[in-house]
Amino acid sequence: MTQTPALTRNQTLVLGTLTKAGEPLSAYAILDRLREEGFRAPLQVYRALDKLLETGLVHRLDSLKAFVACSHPHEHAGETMVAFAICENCARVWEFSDSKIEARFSAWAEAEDFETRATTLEISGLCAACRAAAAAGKPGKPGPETSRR
Amino acid sequence: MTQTPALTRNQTLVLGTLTKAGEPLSAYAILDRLREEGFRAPLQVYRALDKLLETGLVHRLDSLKAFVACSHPHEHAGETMVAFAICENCARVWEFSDSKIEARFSAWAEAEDFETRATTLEISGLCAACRAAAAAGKPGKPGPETSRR
DNA sequence: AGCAATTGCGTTATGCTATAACATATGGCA
DNA sequence: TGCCATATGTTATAGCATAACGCAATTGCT
Repeated sequence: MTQTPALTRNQTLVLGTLTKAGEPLSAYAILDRLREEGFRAPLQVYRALDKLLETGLVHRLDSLKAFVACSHPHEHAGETMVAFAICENCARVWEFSDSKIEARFSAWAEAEDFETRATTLEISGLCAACRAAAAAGKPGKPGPETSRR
Repeated sequence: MTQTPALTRNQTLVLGTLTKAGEPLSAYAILDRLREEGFRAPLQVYRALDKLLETGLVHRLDSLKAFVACSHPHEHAGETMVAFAICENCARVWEFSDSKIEARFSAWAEAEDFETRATTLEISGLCAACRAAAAAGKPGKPGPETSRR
């Protein structure tokens, strides 16, 4: 088990922000939340994120262009293929892995002699709570704090 | 079978550019290739892409921030979950679907009462040809025409 | 044909996402 | 101490995507 190096101040702040948020944040949203801590430039965020992504403490959601704290960093193996489900309404993220899914991708890769280095597995839609709320005629929550497009 | 409306001039040009390229192109790369046809602004590309994405003739690869012509538009159903493998070296894209993968994602969604609306399934790595070339000590091709990061 | 509604188009401006490049600081260690 | 790695701060810039306006073309309907 390789020991992950202690986090630096900036890395700690960025990870803390993501953890506290409990939902995906864009790099610039993180920056805004850390201005009081002295952050001035995007690079401070991106550099911290780079390290956190390397160590698996944070994931990037390509479909949202946003970052989220890992739900189970203890299994920081990085070897297992991880998938995400993202609620378009409340922005909550479910992180899961499925050995069968992994096996099928591996089978495809082996058949094609393709060496997999990274995976992006994301499904977006509506979570149970938001579907229930919508059925009851509730308006709906704002959505993830990424760009509002 | 719903009939897809005929493509407009701009849509035809954008789709043709992607088809001819045979690899993913960023919106701005497409724009550059269509300047001679009179394209001046990114919106002309994005608007055409929007329609092409809707009809399933083009896919967006989130992990590359790039667009690629669909490999089998005849099965334009849009109902089937489609996955992509992207070679980091030669930029070629393999488009495939696997009912078992789809079934596992559906099972997860059903268990969680999650309504899936869109999926992003991408694996990147090295294709067989590029692995062979690398093993033989060849330098390697440039990579996809997206941003060179 | 006449008219409205929709869709597409062209243009300018702007916003969000991410990195390049350079200077400075900091910590471990021979 | 002196060296090297890594982290940091700062400015500038590159790359990706959309907002908002006005106009033109097309479609559908009476």
